[in-house]
Amino acid sequence: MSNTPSKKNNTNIGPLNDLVTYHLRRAQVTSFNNFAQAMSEVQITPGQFGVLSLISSNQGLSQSAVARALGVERSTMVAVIDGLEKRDLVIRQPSPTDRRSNALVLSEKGQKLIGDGTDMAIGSDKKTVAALNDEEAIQLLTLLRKINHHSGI
Amino acid sequence: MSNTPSKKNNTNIGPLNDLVTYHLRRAQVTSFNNFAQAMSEVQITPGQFGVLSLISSNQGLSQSAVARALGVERSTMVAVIDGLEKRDLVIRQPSPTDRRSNALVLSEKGQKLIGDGTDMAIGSDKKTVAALNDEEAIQLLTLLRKINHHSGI
DNA sequence: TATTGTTATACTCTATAACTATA
DNA sequence: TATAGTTATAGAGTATAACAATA
Repeated sequence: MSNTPSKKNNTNIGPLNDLVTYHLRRAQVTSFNNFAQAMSEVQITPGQFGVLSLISSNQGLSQSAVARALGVERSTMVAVIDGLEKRDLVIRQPSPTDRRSNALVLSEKGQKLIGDGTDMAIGSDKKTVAALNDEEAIQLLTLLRKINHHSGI
Repeated sequence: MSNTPSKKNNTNIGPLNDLVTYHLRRAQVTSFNNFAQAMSEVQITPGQFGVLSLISSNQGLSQSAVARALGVERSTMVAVIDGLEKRDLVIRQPSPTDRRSNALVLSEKGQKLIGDGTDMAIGSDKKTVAALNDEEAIQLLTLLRKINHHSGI
């Protein structure tokens, strides 16, 4: 489940070093690995965590609404919810208002997991930004939020 | 090749909004899409661009060295270099010092592409950080560099 | 007509493990 | 023994296109 190839490198990376895209991708891989490690007990990926967290904050949400909020296709959500339902973390309830749609809720197990999991995620975040002081970490979050908000997120 | 599912969303994302991991991932997807769009003429992915750029700055680099510098497995590099070689962007030359190893160099076509491509990449970067002013964009880059440097990058 | 959930399918990126030829 | 390149294989994660049921 871990993910970081070995060995140091001392190669001159040239213009890459000035690209946000490049550093964003590297940092994201790091944060993903930290997350996977922090969640190794509960075996939850960042994507699954996002879904659980979202449902937790919005009980009864539809699959399509989750997909839209996370920026993925609704077809993609099917397998994700399947997996979470199979592990008894999420329940597909019939929507009371729309017979096409599922109202997603967390099971008790799901609620417990997201309770503990949120702390683990915060811990993993701290590890990711370990090179930054508190002010810088907040700055980073603020800047990323601006970028994301600007692109409709 | 584009990648962003449709529709606005106005769902409360709860604790996710305080996670660097979450915003890092979303921002990275945005930057990836901007990159793909900027490079649509030349059909170069961020990963391929990284390889070309790295070879450009370090002519004669081995595949393993590129893999290490970019944080991927050397087995992963094989197909990437295959693709770039098939498009006549990169040439595998026999290393003069180590008969196991390939010395990677850019073809003329590859040099031309990375010349233009670097500007396109910078343009795509500008789009990614369009929500930030110049000072903030530099801050972001600095913070991301700190994170990456801390994890050995 | 448009939307929800679903299935089938495919593509990209990446890893692990084992092999060979060197070093 | 260790490293470079390679192959085979597999697993995430995600997209597109089409379909039935419902709005």
